[in-house]
Amino acid sequence: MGQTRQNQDQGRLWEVAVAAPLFQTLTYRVAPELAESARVGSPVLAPMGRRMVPGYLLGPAREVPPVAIKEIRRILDDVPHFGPELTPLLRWAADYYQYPLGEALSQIIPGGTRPLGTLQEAWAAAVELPQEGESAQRLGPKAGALLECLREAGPSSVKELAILFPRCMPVLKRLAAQGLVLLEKRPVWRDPLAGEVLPPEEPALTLAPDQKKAQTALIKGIKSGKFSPFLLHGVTASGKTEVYLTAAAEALTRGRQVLVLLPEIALTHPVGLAFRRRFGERVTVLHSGLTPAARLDQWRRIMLGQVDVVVGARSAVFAPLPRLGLIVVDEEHDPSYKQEGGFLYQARDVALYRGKLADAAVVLVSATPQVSTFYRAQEGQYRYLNLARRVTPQALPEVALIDMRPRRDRDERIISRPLVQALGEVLTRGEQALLFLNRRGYSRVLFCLFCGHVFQCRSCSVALTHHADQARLVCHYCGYAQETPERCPQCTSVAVKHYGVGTERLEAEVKRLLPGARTARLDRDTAPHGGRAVEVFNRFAAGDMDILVGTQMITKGHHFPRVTLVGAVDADLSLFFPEYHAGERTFQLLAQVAGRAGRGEARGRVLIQTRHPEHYVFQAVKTLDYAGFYEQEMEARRHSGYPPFTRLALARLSGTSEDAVKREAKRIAATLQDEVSRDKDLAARVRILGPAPPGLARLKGRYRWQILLKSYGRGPLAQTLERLRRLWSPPRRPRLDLSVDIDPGSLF
DNA sequence: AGCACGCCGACT
DNA sequence: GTCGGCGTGCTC
Repeated sequence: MGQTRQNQDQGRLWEVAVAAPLFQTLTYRVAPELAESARVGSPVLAPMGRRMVPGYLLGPAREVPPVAIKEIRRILDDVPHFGPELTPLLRWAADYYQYPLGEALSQIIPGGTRPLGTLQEAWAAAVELPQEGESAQRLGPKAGALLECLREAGPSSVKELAILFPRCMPVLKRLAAQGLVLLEKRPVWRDPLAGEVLPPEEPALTLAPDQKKAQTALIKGIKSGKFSPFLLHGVTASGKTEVYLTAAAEALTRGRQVLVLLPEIALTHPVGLAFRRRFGERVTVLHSGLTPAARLDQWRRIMLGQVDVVVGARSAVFAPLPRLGLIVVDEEHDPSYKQEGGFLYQARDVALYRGKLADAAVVLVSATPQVSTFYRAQEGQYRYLNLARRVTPQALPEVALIDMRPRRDRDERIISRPLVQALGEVLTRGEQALLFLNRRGYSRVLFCLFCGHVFQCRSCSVALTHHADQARLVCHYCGYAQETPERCPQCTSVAVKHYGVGTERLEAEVKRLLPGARTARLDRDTAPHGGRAVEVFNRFAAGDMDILVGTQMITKGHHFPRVTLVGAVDADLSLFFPEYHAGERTFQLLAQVAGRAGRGEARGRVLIQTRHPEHYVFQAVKTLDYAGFYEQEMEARRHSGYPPFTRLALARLSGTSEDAVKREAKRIAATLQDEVSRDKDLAARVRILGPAPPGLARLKGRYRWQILLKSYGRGPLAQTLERLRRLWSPPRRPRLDLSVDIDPGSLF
């Protein structure tokens, strides 16, 4: 009897990842009546303890646990949310980043476990009777024109028709009643690329020799049908996009699919359009800036096999494409590939592992590769492809450093004389300039000259930034804002002073010094969402303004042929940020922004203001010398024992009680140290640093302490973390949270 | 995370 | 005697 029961269960026992902080999967029986619709990736509602939790079916149960197995009685969507080809990747990612799989899934998949899409319906109209002439004269002018338009354009959505014919619905209804027009509700895919004018685009006829060489190598990699990782290292404007577009064409003709990752939502749009123009409707974009409805629709289209190319941001690395042949990670050095908060994955690294599982080619693309990436390419882990020449008419821009150290014969203005002069020349020549400053707001710190009081955020340990246009003090970490007070709250003096410059003040300064200049500013304040940034970029490209002031948003990948001058206003800002990779970050930012200059007919000029012109980072930027920068940076990394020579993990404790956080952090660090020193192998390879409060010792009202784990090799690190997980039993009162960040992007 | 269980102090 | 504090442990 028991035997029979087990046999009956065989096909119905499933391994399930539930949305709970469990580092294991659970086994359930799927109710017999649901057997038909139960598939890998189906979202389900599972009984767990005394409640119901959402989860995903992963596959047939691997083992039968020695407990009473409960039954799943509800499958939440008839379309699975991922296929069996994705589960190994999902399991690997949850394991590698030490995050419960079910929770990771609910963060990765749009809408969590909710059905992917009750498809929206919308009215569409089509001409019912194609014959002309008869009947037509009895219609009003509007109805006639409408009919004519429909005849030409074919079936159209009423929403689109309303652009040309406002309030056309009553007319359409009348025409429908006369039998001239077919009016019906149709399901619509909410398409993020809809409504764009798309002149078809042909591949570039001739590629430069470098491009050709890279293209050949990529195509060979795709043809091999094996995992082939590449680093495509190309100076700015060397035509990297064209190279991966042609590689994509190769993958598609072989029946394989393509995933293109970009660091920024604003960049997915132009690249998505480029792919749509070349490859048509089977291209979509996927990122968190889409409306939830559009995201769900596109995810569903991918699941239904209607999409072969996905262009997306970080989270798109998990897009459920079943036959991947090519993954492109453009601007691979960009820190935004690391997810912040929750499931802390690094999309570039997930992409590499995904390529390995899918036997796909993976192309990491950058003008300024991450030091670790370049190192791996040197070691032979990735095939190295170099595009050394620009495809635009001009050579690389000329870079000059402006020494801003105070001296009697130098001014101490925000914008130095040479930069003002250069800006003036650009204006008279009718060209354009970019001014880069990596801090938004008006000033950096507001403080009282009298008593020294600094205006700080009440819940984060950072100074508030003054935003003059809103007359408010804003915390850039938690968003807290207050009115800018006229008097010091501590001593009531009116001697409140600004220190440091932000983009807002920089723009005001440009306007003051160059009254005729048409300026715009681009940062998270003026463009809180990707869409606004695209708008500003379009206006700038169209020549609506002369000088664009902005944060790192203006450094990324855009093509402005009329920009001949780039100014970096306070380049020291990021160089002396307390992070081991501050030098790398500074080199990347400056090299990237410098690359915006001189992409047209005239050669570009880059002026960098610094108080440390002799620093190796600036010296390397001056000649745009990646190799030189790399050598020196590697020397520093080797010396201090940071990646790529070691692997890092960060254990972060947070809570509302500073004392409790500190105490627990000390306890954990000590126990961990004890564990490690007991194991000879571990002791030789793993260092436990801290605990210490990070640079941001308080964030959103929570105190933070952290322990840094440095390890020679991945294995020992994983072992140490495994021990941490076992020995960590969270004290519940007061409540503390522990998060483990593998390969952290920031130690701050 | 939730939601049980279980073991000690002031109330009808 | 019991209602309810919160420490501990498990969830197929």
